[in-house]
Amino acid sequence: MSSAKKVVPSIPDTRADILVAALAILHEEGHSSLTVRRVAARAGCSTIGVYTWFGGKDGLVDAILLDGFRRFADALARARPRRSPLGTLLGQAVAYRRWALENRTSYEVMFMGAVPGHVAGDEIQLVGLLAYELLRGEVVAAQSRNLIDESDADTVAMAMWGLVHGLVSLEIASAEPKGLAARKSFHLRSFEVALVALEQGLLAKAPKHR
Amino acid sequence: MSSAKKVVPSIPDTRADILVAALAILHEEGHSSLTVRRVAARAGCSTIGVYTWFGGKDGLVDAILLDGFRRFADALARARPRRSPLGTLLGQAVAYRRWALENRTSYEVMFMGAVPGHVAGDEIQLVGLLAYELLRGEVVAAQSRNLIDESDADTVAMAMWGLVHGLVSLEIASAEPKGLAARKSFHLRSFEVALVALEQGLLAKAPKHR
DNA sequence: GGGTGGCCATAACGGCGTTACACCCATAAC
DNA sequence: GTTATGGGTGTAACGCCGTTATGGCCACCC
Repeated sequence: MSSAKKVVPSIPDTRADILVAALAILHEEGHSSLTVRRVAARAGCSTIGVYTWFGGKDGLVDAILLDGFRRFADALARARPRRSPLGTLLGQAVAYRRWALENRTSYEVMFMGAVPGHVAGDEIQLVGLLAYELLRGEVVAAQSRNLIDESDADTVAMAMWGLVHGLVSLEIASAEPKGLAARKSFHLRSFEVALVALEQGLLAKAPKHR
Repeated sequence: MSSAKKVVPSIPDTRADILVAALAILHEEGHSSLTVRRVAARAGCSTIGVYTWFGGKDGLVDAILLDGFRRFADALARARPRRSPLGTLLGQAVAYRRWALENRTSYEVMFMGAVPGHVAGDEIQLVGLLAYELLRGEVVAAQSRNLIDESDADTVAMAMWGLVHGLVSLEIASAEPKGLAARKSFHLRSFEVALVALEQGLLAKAPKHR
């Protein structure tokens, strides 16, 4: 702070400082340490800064969520397409799990209600829908090739989303008590078996050309 | 207090009063209102009573969880057996969803981390395992009749548990903003489609006698 | 020079979980 | 009957939390 010359004043952007501090605290110390006072102290300002730039803790968490959903959607989008939409769907599911395990704190805040009383704003829900649309798009593609009997894309997408979300949530929730590596391979195998089984069960009974 | 005659003193059981008050507050006002002060006020004692009888808020929440898991396991156990283990598994899944929707606040506390910093004690996790064992038992029964290829019961059980938990969690989480009846039937249909598909996909490829 | 308004630190308010302290009072011991 | 003991409890406080009223600083513009 003291030695900040005028060479690229780097704009003492309080807003950015606060956001960076919040993400660091969340990542290093977990959700229970994410308090306005601690964030402000780490950002080098008073608590009032959080209110000036984010309107309060809710706004700050919204900003964190926005960041999380964007990175999450990016990770899903990077799951490169396979030959069949069904293969792509599997790839998306694997990418989903990998991102969740590598960004556990973010995932807990985004999908497991880790920040107590928070309800996400409308903008957040829109960005969250982006990831769902990626999934839904592949489902529609599979349907248009007559790979799936069920005609409602949302029903199929919800089935897959629910399975992936449920398994990942259980894995993250149960990982805390005992971080055994044995559990990890068990969860990975369950994940794969369940996904393949669900896709098998959704397959068209009379495939046109398989 | 003043007019309490000696006719059935009804044992001014502070512990029971507190537990009843906590369950009532949780049910009527939600998790955010579950504070030691409010519970104590409703129970007609001071905050110290919660510490005398439950050791603190964590102990109180543990007692609430114990009650919830017992009722939950009862509900699953009452899903009467069908002819096939696969049918019983479907019945259990439906019972799971029904109980979760009818006991939303309890479910959120038990499986969705609705009470902020709480980590359940060992006893609680044991009771929670009861419900899992009911599911696992039917999976083993299905395996012993060669209805399922996968040989690891826990893998299959985890797949089904994850699917049910994930879909129910999404349904409960998304029910708050818009309580449309249309959403309800959509979630019910997704639930059924997904479960049947998963079971189909798990079915033995070469059934001995089906 | 005299507004004007954005940004911020201080200090406070009410509420939270928790606890030190003192008190009541039923029982036990003599 | 007197005294000691100890469990249950009310009061008031501590240190957190999110939030905000107050007022000062300072760059800008007339």
